[in-house]
Amino acid sequence: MPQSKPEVRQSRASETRKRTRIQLEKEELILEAALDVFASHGFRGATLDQIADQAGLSKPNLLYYFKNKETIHRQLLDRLLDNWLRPLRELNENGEPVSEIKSYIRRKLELARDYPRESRLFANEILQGAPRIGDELSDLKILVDEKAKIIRNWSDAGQLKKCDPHHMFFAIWATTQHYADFDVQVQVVLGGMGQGEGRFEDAARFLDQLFVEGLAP
Amino acid sequence: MPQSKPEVRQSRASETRKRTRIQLEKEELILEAALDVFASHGFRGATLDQIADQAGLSKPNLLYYFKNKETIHRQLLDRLLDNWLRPLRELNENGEPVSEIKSYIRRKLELARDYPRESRLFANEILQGAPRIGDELSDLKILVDEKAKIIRNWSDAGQLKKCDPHHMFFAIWATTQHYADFDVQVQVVLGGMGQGEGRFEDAARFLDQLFVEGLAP
DNA sequence: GTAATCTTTGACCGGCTGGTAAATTTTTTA
DNA sequence: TAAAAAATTTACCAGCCGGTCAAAGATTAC
Repeated sequence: MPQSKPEVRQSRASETRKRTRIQLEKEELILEAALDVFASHGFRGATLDQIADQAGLSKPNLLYYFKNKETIHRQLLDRLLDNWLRPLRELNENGEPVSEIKSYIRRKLELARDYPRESRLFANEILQGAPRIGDELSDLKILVDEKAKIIRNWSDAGQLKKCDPHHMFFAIWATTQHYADFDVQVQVVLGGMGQGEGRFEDAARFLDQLFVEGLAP
Repeated sequence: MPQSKPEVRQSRASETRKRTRIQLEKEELILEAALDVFASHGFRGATLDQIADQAGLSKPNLLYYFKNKETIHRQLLDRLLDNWLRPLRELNENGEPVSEIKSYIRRKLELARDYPRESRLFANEILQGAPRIGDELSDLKILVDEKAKIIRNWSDAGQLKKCDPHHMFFAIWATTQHYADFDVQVQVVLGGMGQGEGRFEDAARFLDQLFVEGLAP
């Protein structure tokens, strides 16, 4: 019974075989361009022509490296999640509670400052109901539950005020990512005041105060 | 020199003349449907066919009431901004500082609970660079600056901790709107815990504590 | 150097998109 | 009740969308 596979081989570059130099370069180029476009228009609002344009490639050439729009988007999200959750993974059970939380906030704020497009890509996806990332969110839940337990232990030991750990995480995510996701609004409201990256230092100061006074026992 | 205006009259319903019963009804129906669609796909991701479908109308019929896609979107945003900023307008200079801020937070959280689609519509617009609302944001700045002055006076009078008022507002916006904009994520992370509307009460408790301890002198 | 492989291109496709024109049906007005 | 106005529908359009195909051009391996 010989299987006659049609051996359809679209977009070879995405096969699991070893990649050539050009493949690695172009894939990076495309992902970079796609990040720009997806972050500022959302999945449905972004077009392959835009991405190809931004990357300086023709559309068919782009599709030689990624078999379709969704694959590009998915890969960006996968890559993102890993970096995005690192600060939370690094929250150390054995550290000093308040300074652990302070440095978690600091790191999240640095991500918002240094990787605003990634933040917006994620925000777009969640905002629109996470239709293409829903599954990965359960991993997030596991991680958060684990870290929430640490917070609760600190609370119980009197090293932190009593508070709902999950909502504490929400508050930290919201306040830090706000500076990336709502950047336009922040800039308008601050006007000339927080020009350049100064606003991130002001934000860091404010958030430090808010959470330390709000959470330290 | 008689001007021979072509008298192009598309979408009569949107003229400034008195509206019929049917016009009022259908316009409302369309805006309601459009809110759904725009909130979950953003401007570019939303299609007129989707909106017409959701409203139970044919596309040309929809365009009889609104002359194009942008008009619908614009009207939703205009309507929204008014309601959205009301809590801030109500922040009362002569009230007791901490309770004023507490009730501001409470009201913003209620908006997030009761009008999540409006929150997402706004979030989508800002996230994508506010290309269709940029101008109105300057009104926001004026309002915020005015209210920031009140906060600063309270701080100076020792009725509140010293803090940057603008960043305080950002923190309040971020934390409250987070429950509407990132609802999917919140629900996944809370799992069975904050089912129904219980999560909003938990959130209110947490945010009250955070901001009161963080800001009360 | 040449054959095999990898990369790029141009031409194309069916379906969707925002939007229009005109004819028809329904409602209001007198 | 009949004419005028308002509302709806059908048919349509040009341009864009994600994606395919086959052939040509560039690299690499031997």
